[in-house]
Amino acid sequence: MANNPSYFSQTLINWYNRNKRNLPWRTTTNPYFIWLSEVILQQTRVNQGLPYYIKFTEAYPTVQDLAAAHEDEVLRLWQGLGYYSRARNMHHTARQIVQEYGGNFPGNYSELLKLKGVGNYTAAAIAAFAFKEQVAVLDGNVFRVLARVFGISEDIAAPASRKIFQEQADQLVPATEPDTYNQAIMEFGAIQCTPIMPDCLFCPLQQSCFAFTHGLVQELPVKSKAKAARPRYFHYLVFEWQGQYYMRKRLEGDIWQGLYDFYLYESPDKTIDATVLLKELNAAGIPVTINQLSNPLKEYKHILSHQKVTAKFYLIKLQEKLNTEVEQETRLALYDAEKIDELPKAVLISNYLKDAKILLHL
DNA sequence: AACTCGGGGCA
DNA sequence: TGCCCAGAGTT
Repeated sequence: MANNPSYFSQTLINWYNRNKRNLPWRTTTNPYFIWLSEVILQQTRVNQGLPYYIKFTEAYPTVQDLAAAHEDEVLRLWQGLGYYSRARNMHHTARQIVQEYGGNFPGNYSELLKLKGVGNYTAAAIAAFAFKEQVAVLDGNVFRVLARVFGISEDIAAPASRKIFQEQADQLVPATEPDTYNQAIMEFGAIQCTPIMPDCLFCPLQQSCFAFTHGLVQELPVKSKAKAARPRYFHYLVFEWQGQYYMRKRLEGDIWQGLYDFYLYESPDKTIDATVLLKELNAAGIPVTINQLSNPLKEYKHILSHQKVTAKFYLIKLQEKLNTEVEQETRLALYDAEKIDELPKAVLISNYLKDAKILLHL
């Protein structure tokens, strides 16, 4: 039964061979492609990540191609996928692979783990899929399957629980085909043992599943709730001068690092204190009058898992170009529509640019 | 151990 | 609406 590791792994492998989706990264053992797919799929559903995988493998067929690219271009291709540190770390690691590893990925779990952006899960995935190392991947799917089948009631959101699940997972990986088994348990979690409405009726592990036989399918896995998203209120000043727009690259320490947006005034609540803003603009050397700050009709709500952004965009036509000192001090630079299209931008910014007809496509 | 980092799809 | 997703890095 499920307590027998070989029964468990073989049942999942059999299920996998009958039910697996046909996905491009499953037909290669090239560690570069596998690494690419795993970074893209971190905290991302297969259907959302698939078009990005195709884009990246076409734009950068080798790790050398990725290493040679500019960061802005990599972020632009990544645009819309979220968690942009994944793209920055991926780019960094590509350059490291080329410069320090002679273009070859390290061939085992512990060496892979040293790479930036490659954590526990991704190191195990590459080691198993590319090098057939007998290591267990532990992702959201695996947590859920193990919690149900073996009746593990530890909070899967608590870091301390990881050890319990990792030990269980390690016992189950077969020596013969760790790659197929690891694919199988994740696919099983994604398709059969889903978070809600799992297909227990036609489950090959039904009779050996603790959760099913104890009527605890709805209760497992146990996961503590995330804290509420922090509300934020953004006022974007879109300075236009002769058909060009002032934008700048976002710095570290906040969301959307490395992506481009406009002059941003953030207020503690929905309302904006125009006098404070005007004073700030004046101090920065940006000539704006109260009349140009009319309240925009549209309010954009942009939901992130940890923040709830409410944004307004104030389109302000400048009478003259900002002087060079002000541009440098504010880090603002002028871009025309064609250039703006090429800049990496958060979805919120792209949505505005499209509505304002500054960009005609996304 | 807790916090931060996106965006989309689903019931 | 709330939950989840082939997690990782920082504090």
